[in-house]
Amino acid sequence: MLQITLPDGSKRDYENPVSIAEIAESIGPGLAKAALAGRIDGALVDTSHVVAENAEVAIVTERDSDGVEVLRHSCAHLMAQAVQRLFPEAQVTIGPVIGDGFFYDFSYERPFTPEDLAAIEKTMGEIVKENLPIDRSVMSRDEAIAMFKEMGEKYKVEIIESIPGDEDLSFYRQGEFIDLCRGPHVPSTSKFKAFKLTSVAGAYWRGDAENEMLQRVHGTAWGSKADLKLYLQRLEEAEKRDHRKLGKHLNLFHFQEEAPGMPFWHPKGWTLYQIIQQYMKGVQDANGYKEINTPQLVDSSLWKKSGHEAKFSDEMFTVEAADNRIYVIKPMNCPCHVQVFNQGLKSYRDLPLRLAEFGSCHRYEPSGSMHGLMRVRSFVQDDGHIFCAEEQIQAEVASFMDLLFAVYRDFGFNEVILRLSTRPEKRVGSEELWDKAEQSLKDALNATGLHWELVPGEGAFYGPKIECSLKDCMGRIQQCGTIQVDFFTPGSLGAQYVAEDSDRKTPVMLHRAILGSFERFIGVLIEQYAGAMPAWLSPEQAIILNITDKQAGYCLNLEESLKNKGFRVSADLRNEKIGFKIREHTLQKIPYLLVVGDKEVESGTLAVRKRGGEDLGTMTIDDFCDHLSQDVAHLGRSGVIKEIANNVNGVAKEDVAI
RNA sequence: GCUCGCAUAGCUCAGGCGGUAGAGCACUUCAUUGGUAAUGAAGAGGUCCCCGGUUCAACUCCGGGUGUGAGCACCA
Repeated sequence: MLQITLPDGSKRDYENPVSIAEIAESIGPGLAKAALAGRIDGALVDTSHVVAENAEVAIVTERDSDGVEVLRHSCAHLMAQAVQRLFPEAQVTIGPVIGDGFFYDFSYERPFTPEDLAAIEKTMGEIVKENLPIDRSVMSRDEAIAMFKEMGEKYKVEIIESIPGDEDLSFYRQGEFIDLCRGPHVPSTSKFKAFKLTSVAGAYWRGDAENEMLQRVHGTAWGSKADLKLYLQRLEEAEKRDHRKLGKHLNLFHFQEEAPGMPFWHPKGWTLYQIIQQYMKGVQDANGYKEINTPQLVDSSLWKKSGHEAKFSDEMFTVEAADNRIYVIKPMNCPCHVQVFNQGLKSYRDLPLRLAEFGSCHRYEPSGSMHGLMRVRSFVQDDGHIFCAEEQIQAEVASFMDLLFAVYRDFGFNEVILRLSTRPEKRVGSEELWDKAEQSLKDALNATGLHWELVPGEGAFYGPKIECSLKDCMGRIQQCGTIQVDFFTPGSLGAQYVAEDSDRKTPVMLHRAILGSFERFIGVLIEQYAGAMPAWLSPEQAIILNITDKQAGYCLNLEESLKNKGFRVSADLRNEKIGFKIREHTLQKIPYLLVVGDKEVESGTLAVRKRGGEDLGTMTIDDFCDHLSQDVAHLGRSGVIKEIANNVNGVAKEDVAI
């Protein structure tokens, strides 16, 4: 006799041990059919799993996010089976669930083509129709290795050999296909209702560029066709936010072949850039930073000393001048900041010394890594270096984190991904220093009270770092802010200060940036707002539209007085219908459209329409200035001003709160 | 850097078993002076990414490059 407690609290008694599938059947045939997996006391299991003791049991279906995840994992197996039917020589490797889908990496004599993808998808459909049961079994390591060796699956053999311990391994078989897997999996291949293979790309075996390149096939799977359709629509919507598209459409910047990875900023884009830079200047001034500026070209000897040349010579641009010296176009500002620190004898009383620079840097990034504004070869960071004593690290890192969150909130980012990257294989400095540095960053992260993730081995060669990342429109993680502890560079470049006991000591340097590169940050910002910048950032805050030529003079006066108040305003006096102008400037995502006809001229007012379509009615110039000033003053802090999400003819629906 | 895909008008994209090309929008001109998401008409606009090869003939086929997209690797 055992008692099963269901999620609704109801209890059911069974005479003998029962499987999840049997429990589902006993509840109802519909549920039995829908069952993809089960959950026993929180742990996911197959529907074939037998419950022998009293437990809390849930039947997992496609309506459950865990159910969809199981479905995706099983769909990866389904795809692998189809691949091996079509290409018996193909070897299987790994096939995990990711985000909204899954992938599977195959080794094959040639890359898969888009036509292959279609064929694989078709074969998957056939296997679904075959309704093959998916059965779990257990094998010892040795048995498993022998089996995969016989099958010629050398990657699977390698995977099993790298699993520590000698416990038994679980396997899942469906028809002729068997795969090593922890599971759980859906009970049969008939369970797949909506899947689609999305792309094929190369991926290195075990993520190492020294290894063979495998064929990675990406796919997505959903509980229903409707969900799949919604997902594909969501993808399309996300693509509309792509900063590369919007950058072109809103005339913010462009790239061209002659300068790969180096943006050409247009007037509107540069206005946005400058607003952000001026904002950061203010933030830094108010927080104890001294702004400096250092040379673009510095003799390669400095980069040798700093250790950068040894590691990054392939990624540095250089210039050979008429004096036969090799100058490096600076890839970063830190060695130059140490030079500024080194001028004049520093005392412990000078610490912490916070130097900041909007320094233009160039790096020869690998061609395949470039991505719009997110990864460029020329960029400017809101870069800063804090020279401090060891005992000041903790406080400096903590106040930096506070500052960073305040800035992100101003830009409307309420979700930040925090990661701590610790010592990499190739590194400088003693273990003791690394211990200390990593601990101080951990302490600072814990002090934020927020969730953070440890990324072992991903630190810089000179020290560990905290990375603060945001997501782009496709959900890719973009690293923006960072703070890095560096016990090495100051010493290697001869930085010293006089301590209280009049001994010479080497300061610690904290590399830090809040936005990171302006380029990347603006890229993320554009995607965050889908191009509809809040008023404080919008390159054009308002545009004045006349109904007919008669109001032209009034409009020009209006434009001048708004400009005199510091607003970014222009007038569109073209001989076009008002509807045409409204449409055009709405598509350009200008926050306020100011319409002037005879009525407004007569009463000395203007009619205000917001970008989302909301009509604020007629108001005086002063009232409008007050309104716009208030809007600007709120920056991008969300929840302060809410724009009514009017959806006029379906065009402006991507507008977000301003 | 690696794998695969893509490159046609300012933009978004069609197109052709190899015979030098089209649409919509934008642009120019003319008419129109209209109250909240496209007024009408006419016109102009292309080395079909670059360099080679095959061919009577290449934008199209082949090779190499460059740029770009997805993914991998890298990211001071």
